Amino acid sequence: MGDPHHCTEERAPSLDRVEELCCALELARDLHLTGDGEEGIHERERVREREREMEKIEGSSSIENPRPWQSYHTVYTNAKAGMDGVDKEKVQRVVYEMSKGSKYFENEERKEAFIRQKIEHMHVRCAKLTAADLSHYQKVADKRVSELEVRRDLSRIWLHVDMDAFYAAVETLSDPSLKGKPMAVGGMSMISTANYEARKFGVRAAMPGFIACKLCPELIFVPTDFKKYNYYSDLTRKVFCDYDPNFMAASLDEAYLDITEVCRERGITSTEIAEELRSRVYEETGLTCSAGVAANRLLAKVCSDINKPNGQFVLPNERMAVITFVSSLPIRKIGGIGKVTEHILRDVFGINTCEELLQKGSFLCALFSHSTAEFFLSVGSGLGGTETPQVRFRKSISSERTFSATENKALLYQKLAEIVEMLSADMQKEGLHGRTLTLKLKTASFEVRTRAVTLQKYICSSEDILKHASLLLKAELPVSLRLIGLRVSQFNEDKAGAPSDPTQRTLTSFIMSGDASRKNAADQSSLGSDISDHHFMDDQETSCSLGIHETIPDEVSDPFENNCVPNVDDQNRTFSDNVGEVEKIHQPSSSETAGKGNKLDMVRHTPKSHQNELSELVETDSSFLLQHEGNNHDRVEEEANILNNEAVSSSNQTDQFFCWVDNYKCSLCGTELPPTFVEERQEHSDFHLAERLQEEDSGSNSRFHTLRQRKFARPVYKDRTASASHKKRKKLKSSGKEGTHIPIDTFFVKSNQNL
DNA sequence: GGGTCCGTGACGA
DNA sequence: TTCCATCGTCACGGACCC
Ligand SMILES: Cc1cn([C@H]2C[C@H](O)[C@@H](COP(=O)(O)OP(=O)(O)OP(=O)(O)O)O2)c(=O)[nH]c1=O
Ligand SMILES: [Mg+2]
Repeated sequence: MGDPHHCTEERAPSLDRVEELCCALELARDLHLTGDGEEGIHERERVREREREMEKIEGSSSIENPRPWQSYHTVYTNAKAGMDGVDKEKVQRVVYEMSKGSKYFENEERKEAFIRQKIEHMHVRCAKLTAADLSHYQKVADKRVSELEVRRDLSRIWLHVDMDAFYAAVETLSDPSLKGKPMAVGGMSMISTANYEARKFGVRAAMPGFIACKLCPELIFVPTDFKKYNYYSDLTRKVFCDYDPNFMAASLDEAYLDITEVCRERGITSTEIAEELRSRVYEETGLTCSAGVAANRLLAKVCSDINKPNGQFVLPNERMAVITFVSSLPIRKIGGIGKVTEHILRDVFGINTCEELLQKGSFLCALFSHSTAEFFLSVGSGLGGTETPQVRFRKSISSERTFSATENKALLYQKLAEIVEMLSADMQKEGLHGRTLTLKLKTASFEVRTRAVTLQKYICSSEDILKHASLLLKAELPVSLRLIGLRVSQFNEDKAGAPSDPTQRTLTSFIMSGDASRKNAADQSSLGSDISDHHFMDDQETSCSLGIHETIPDEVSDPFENNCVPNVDDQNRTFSDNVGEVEKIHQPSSSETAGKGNKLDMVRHTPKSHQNELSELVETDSSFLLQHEGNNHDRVEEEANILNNEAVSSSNQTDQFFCWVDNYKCSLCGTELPPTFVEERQEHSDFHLAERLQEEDSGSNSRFHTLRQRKFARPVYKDRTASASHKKRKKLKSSGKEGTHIPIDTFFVKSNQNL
């Protein structure tokens, strides 16, 4: 890929209000909304009621809920082309039944709970708005909308093309016998897409294969073959070039074309262009596609989905047509508004359609950041990117693999080495060199973590990558993983560093795509909502440490002793001498036994920077550290000490020196944790206890902060800080404060520029 | 106050 | 029996540095 045409396009998924949150209440509400708007307060009450309902359900595990599957939110309930006649209730039930109880499911529940908490916070925020506030924000919203209006550009004609069931269609071309039979591309663990026959059963992209099997026993699975998809993708792009040499490729099967010029030059309508283009694509490839035409990319994308299988839809470049079109459009159809954003907008503001985005403009301006609110308002106004996009190149390259969860270090290092090989090979192909390496891990419980290091020099060889990747992994080690991934970014092209790259890539990409020119755009796209903030989390960390306790002795010695890990240090790291060959050694040796040689000392303290690796473990290994303090030279001693304290304290009891105000808020720091978060609360209280002991102890120095940071973050939803770059970033904004009030505006990030 | 780096989450194909 | 992928982008907040 370095496709010059490539871009971040505008997304417009599909939707449907089906994915209801919960039961009857939701249905009733929908019916209402369909009719009209509904008022804020009532709406909120209603939502609250539902929330309570849900908590009850969760708490008592479906006994009281006759339809537990309805509260399991998946992405499969979204309306998608070819899924009209599907019995969604049944699909949802099957998905739920197949998922229930799994690690994956549990993780989803944690995420859901977190989102619900966020929603609750927003409700509170909303409720606190005074009439004066609302009046003020209404003015703000009105002003912004009118400013957006001024910038409306109806002079361009954009066409979005999207191949139908792309991978599946390509596979059918290679094996015609598949025609007419339900088929999916992918495997038992995950399906990339399914043909329309399979969709009738509810089988669709991003659905695990084993669930698809349940829905459609006769489903045929075909493995993915990117070579084929790339080949056909190139064929379609050649056609696109004839209509817009600067078209933007959004993915292998999607592209945006500015057909303003073609229409004018040839004196024909966009409808005719779309028809011609589609039949030409069919002639050249034997594949069908759908097209959408509108005044901007955002709407064009929505339009291409309307008559999806092998059809097209043209939205006139007239303001009223646009306004009308958008008014009844479900927000989920807009690219950038996904499951979570839809959930939030609906539950907090009662927003289901784009029109309502404008109606609730004052609330949106009051609660979201400027850019996010701007995005929502522009969507409500039917605006989107129209400018000619600039060329963009890839910013990162990565490789990741899932395997059956294991905590066997030798195995993990082996997996890592495999990933390294794949990644460096890919980089080689494109002549890429990067200086930031990010390790991605997914624990057995589906928690995702990333650990990055930025080097001073650009790397690309498998040796260099493995060297640094191993260090990153080593620091995380005692952990059971189901996935390891590596990403390299911060390429050195543009300049200086290594001349070869940039050029090469560019050329390559140009060649590949068949044409050259500018392209892309930064369009709209996303709103990455962000719900970050703090949160509660599962913490498997905690449990981990505890559980591991016993095991630890053995385990531990291993990692450090074994030198499986190349100790290298990145520039800063002390020396590495030994390392170089590490990788080689690595594979074989890694076997747990290997050990020997070891070198704990090698890694010793690093001067400064990256101690990365180390710090993190602290929490997890506390017990370990306690017992083996002597050994770990690796880690920063201070941390070890801290841990000691920490460990001790937590083990002690948790005397109640604080309480949960309203059975919800921590009396000490204000963090809000619903009573249902038993473990999180335990963690939280342990944290305060440790904090207190430490204070008594003596100094709250930086170390203390460290403790606070990680301990705190942990309990909450994902530990972000935890690792906070291990460097000594100490300061941390105590999470205490964070917990106190969530900056809702940060909830969403904004997006794009399509405004 | 600006630039960087890191970690996380949302979103999409 | 099996039991939820892979690759990529963007946006932030926090930490750190100057
Ligand atoms: C949605 C999705 C798509 N893909 C791949 C497979 C798809 O064929 C390809 C294009 O995605 P889509 O255009 O979303 O889907 P599709 O082309 O298969 O079906 P249709 O457009 O008719 O609704 O991207 C994934 O690998 N994972 C995913 O989660
Ligand atoms: Mg498609």
